[in-house]
Amino acid sequence: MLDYQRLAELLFPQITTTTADMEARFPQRVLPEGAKVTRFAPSPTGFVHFGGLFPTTVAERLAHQSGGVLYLRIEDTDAKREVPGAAEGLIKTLATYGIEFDEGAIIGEDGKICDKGIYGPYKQSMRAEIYQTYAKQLVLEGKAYPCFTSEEELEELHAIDKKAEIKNTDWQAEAEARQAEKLARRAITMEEIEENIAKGNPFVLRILADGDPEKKIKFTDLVKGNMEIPENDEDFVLLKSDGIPTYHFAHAVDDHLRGTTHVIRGEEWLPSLAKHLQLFRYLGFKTPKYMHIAQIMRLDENGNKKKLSKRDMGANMDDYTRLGYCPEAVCEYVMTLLNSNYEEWRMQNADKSYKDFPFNIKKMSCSGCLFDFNKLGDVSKNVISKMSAEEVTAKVTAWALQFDAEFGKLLESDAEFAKAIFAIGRGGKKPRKDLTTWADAKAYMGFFYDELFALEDSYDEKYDRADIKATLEKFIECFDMADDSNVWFEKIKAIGAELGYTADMKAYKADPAAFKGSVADISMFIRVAVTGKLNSPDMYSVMQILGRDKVVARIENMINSL
RNA sequence: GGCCCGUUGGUCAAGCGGCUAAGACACCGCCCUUUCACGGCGGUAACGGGAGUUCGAUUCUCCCACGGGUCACCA
Repeated sequence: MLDYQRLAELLFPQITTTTADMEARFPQRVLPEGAKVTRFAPSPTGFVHFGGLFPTTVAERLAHQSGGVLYLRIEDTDAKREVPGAAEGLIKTLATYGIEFDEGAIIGEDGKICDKGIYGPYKQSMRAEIYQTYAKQLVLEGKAYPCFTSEEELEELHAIDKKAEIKNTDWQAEAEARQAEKLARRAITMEEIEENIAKGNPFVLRILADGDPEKKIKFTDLVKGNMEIPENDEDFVLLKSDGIPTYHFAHAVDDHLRGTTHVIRGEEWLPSLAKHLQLFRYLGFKTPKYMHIAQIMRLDENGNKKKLSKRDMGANMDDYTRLGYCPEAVCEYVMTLLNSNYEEWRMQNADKSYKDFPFNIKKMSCSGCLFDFNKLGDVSKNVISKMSAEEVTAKVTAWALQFDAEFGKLLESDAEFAKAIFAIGRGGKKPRKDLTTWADAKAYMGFFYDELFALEDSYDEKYDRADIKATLEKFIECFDMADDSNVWFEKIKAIGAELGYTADMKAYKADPAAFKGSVADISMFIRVAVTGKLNSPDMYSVMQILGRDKVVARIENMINSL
């Protein structure tokens, strides 16, 4: 039996604070009844990906919908993996997707990370003393002990357990080896510890696990429901040899000290839940509520579902920006996946913000869903169709300036012109839905600009060139910008009638052979000349915006080329 | 391999012991229409398998299969 008092002093001579000091330093929050405190706790090792935005949106909704607090803490406990600037990038990206933090690590005026709120520091690497205070307490209570086996030695012992070879592991042998190791570790004597400390050997602090895996803990997850998990008997690491905690320990201490009410995270954490529950119990903390959110999946080359991981298309939120998806659309899509009744609500509340939606934990799916670009596209089309021409113009321009400078400058050179174009068919009950992303704009309306105008489509060979030519010539003769759309179209019908192309679409459809063609063909002759394409938005509007000179010039060009 | 989670159409999903098993996306057809987009109408398409409980199982129980996750001084 070790002398815990002596051991604690030996291991943590520099720690003079007590857990009571910490409890006093981080007072309990005073919040309205039912207010939820949630957080996003990324490790600064890369960008935000879709799989991360997902639970974060839940955390944001739950906190803000309940009048609670959403905070951000940075889990930079693994110095080896930290990527400079990643934390800043994370925060900025989240902000564009409507995730604003009330508290935690934020970007200050100088562009650097700083703390907001009284529960800081919010970077875990700066809280060593806090964690060590609790660690010391655990040692004092005989619930944790040091282990001097170095990382290298451990790696050697578990050579078979390397990530890459994990599938080929002899699990039986591995389990026995682990058990033996655990017993050996626990048998360390005070003399050995003193000797190691005297030599200055580094150590990790391990929990003295009291669990029996044969016994189950009953547990209720807010989204997964009731489950039973085996107790933890693994003496996992609490503090690494650099004195910084592992995720497990930091999670318990931080979420307790900051009064987190709901821990929302991906379901990949479920297997370590027993460790966390054990730790909360050891530390005498009240356990928060847990919500383990199903992963977003993708299809691999064999048609199997796989967790959407960093390198996958659609993972990096910056991809969406580049592809021209607007954040509103992405949020909208996330909401449809998060709450099964969201779309129904949206149909009845077309003009409201998604933040007005009564988010409901019970409506969350507990199985992982496949990322669907099709659905995202549909949602996006609807979101954009509801925007004003001004808004679309501004957003397309901003996007183009960044990703398609040439196009961006054209749009920017005459915002009114661009706005008029985007106003075609916009507003009203049945708005046009041509744009899925900002990147679609160029193909949709680029022909308005002489710089981008090109004959993308041509006349089918079945049409008599003489008729085309005649149509175009006659049209120029009678074209008058002052005509309203009815008069304008009557003139086109008249041209067709003269050439033997009927304006009676019903009659034409009933018996196409009875006519040379229809006014649809006549319109097409003109459309191709003016837009360079077989398809375009309403041609009368197009001509009104383009102006007489351009319309005539383009038609004349076509006549000359026939 | 152990442990945990999951399994309704191609995708997202309603369903919570009795239904012709919703809806959305995608796909197909028709209508509207000068093209496209929109809109309207309709269509193809699903409860992984096997036991059991029950008068009756998509719904409850068990087993199996399959899929996923996880087994670090990473989070």
